[in-house]
Amino acid sequence: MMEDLEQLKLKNQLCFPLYACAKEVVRRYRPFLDELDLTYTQYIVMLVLWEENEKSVHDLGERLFLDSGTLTPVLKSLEAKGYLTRRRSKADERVLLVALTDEGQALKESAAEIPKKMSACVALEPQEAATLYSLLYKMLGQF
Amino acid sequence: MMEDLEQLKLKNQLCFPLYACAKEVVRRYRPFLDELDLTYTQYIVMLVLWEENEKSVHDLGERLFLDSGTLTPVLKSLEAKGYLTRRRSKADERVLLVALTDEGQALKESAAEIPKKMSACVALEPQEAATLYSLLYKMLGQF
DNA sequence: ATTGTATCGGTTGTATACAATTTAATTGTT
DNA sequence: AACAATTAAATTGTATACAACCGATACAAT
Repeated sequence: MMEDLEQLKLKNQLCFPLYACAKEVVRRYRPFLDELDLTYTQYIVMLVLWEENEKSVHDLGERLFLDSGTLTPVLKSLEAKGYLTRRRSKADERVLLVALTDEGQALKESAAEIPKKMSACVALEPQEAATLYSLLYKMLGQF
Repeated sequence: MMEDLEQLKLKNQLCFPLYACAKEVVRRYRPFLDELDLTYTQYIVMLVLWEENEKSVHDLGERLFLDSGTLTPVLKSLEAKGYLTRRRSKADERVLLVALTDEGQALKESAAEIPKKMSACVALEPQEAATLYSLLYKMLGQF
């Protein structure tokens, strides 16, 4: 049908601006994160650990929508930088527990300015940002 | 300051749901795109070509927010599948023109159902989807 | 005409993402 | 206890993304 083909136009797709916008915003983080020697994926792992200090790979994955195939190399890299430790749980040897080092904890202070700098890069009004936020979480909620 | 550290919490970040939502939605496309033997990146290239039929790599990149480092292998892969041809422009030998084959054109019919199937996977009301769409493009507009 | 500059696409290197599989450890059932 | 089913993380393979760089072509200004 004609309407179906009309929906195939890029400008009629909701997914595309979502995909493009996410990529562009992550790209805007790079200069700020470079100063901390972190990638965006490493940064969001640190965000979780700054809140909770110790988490299993599985719990990190649930929180961040990432699986072990992505997390394992990221965590090894953060371990190599000295920001966290990886050790097996005593209670369940299958579980790998990730915990911040003092250096990883200390990095939080250096990261504190990043959200402010980033929001300065986003042209949305606070009300618009709030609406966007809530719509995105509504979508995420069903996954 | 305390407020700065508060902003570091994952739940206070706008970028994270954007990043996670984009990934999850693209992942939802996979079963539908598998039937066409396309990845999401290949799919959005085809979306542009179904609209315009012939484009340079540079123009494709501007439209899709992708550079030649990403597009070159994607376009070679689509050429290998027989969906498009790659040839240098006569007028300017630097420019590579990408054009659909008949098979690539024909694929459009098979793709026609995808947007409908995908919107069934998204729990937003039409009005919410429209708001999300316009906020995302507002952000993209400044990049 | 020549030379410096800009543009285009390709290549290289690094870092994700994710499906599928594998291995080790745990749990559930009989 | 024995064994099947489940779970957690790691590994493998494929496909992006993007920065940085490269080589060829085109353009600009003298």
